[in-house]
Amino acid sequence: MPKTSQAAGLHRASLKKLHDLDAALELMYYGWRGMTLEADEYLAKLGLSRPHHRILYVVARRPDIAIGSLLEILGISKQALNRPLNLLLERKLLTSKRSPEQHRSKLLRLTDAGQRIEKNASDHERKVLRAAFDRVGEPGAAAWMAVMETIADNN
Amino acid sequence: MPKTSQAAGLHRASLKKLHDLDAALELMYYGWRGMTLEADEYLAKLGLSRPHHRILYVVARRPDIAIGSLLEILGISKQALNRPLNLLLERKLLTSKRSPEQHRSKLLRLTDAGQRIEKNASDHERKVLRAAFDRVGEPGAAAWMAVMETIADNN
DNA sequence: TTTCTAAAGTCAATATAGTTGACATGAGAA
DNA sequence: TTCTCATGTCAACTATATTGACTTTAGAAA
Repeated sequence: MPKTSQAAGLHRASLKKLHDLDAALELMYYGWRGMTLEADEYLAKLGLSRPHHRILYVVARRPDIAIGSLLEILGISKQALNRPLNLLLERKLLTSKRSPEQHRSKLLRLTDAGQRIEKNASDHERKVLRAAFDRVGEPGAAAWMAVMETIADNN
Repeated sequence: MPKTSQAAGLHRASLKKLHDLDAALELMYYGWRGMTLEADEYLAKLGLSRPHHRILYVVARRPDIAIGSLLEILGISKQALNRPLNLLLERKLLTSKRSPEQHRSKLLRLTDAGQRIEKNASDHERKVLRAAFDRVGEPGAAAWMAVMETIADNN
């Protein structure tokens, strides 16, 4: 667990701006950290981290997802998925069972405990977003979304 | 170098939204990737990566910075800084010399080649931001900044 | 001159999050 | 029975970080 978040945060405005968009560029970096900071601390207390949260997040929104589809969505190799996924199964935050008709695939679901943890972690992140959106009102929030969509689709 | 960026990008909208702010939450994730994708590809061609870029970015905006201050701003340990910093010195993208009066510290500066690479990499990121801001106009851009500042300062 | 201290550098061990390649297993389909 | 798909696992590797324990460099103080 890096201790960098706080130290780095202290220096958010300490660099000379060489270009027009340098401030925006830095905000993208510190924005990600700001949004995930509390969620990561919460997860760390449970012995979990970002990869576990990503798995829980996706499975929460795609109950009965097969492992292959999960891999596609996460964009990682099955070997990389292996450890965090098995931890979640061992801890009974996820269940896996063969599909009734498609016996080849295994379907993943959150247990109640898994749902609770997914919600708590995501709530930390949504809380930060909520506070920021409230400060700029509905039109500002819509503008933020529009900007982020354009940026996100750059690939 | 992970191959995940493209695959993950394809699935940006594929999850059911359980909460109001889920879309925003996902946009933060994919926004970071969208902004850094081309810059990372450019850096990879040169055998460099994000840590190198961060060093170049900071030194460009703080010429004659001491190594200790650089560590503080980056928020990493000196052992973690060691490898990428030495690579940049070996490649002559950075110079390091003892300060005239403060002989204890070493002052870092970009060479012309270092400046060029820093600018190219950051230009890729700024280009993505520019395009997105242009689509929403000045007020939208200001709203985006306001939202990100609130989020970034959450620590 | 010796000693103290600050800044930087280095060595080793460890963690985390990923990669590729090769191979094994489980279970339906031909 | 064999083929194939989905999954699981083993091993080796890479990149980016950590902590701890030193050493080196060079000015400051005794």
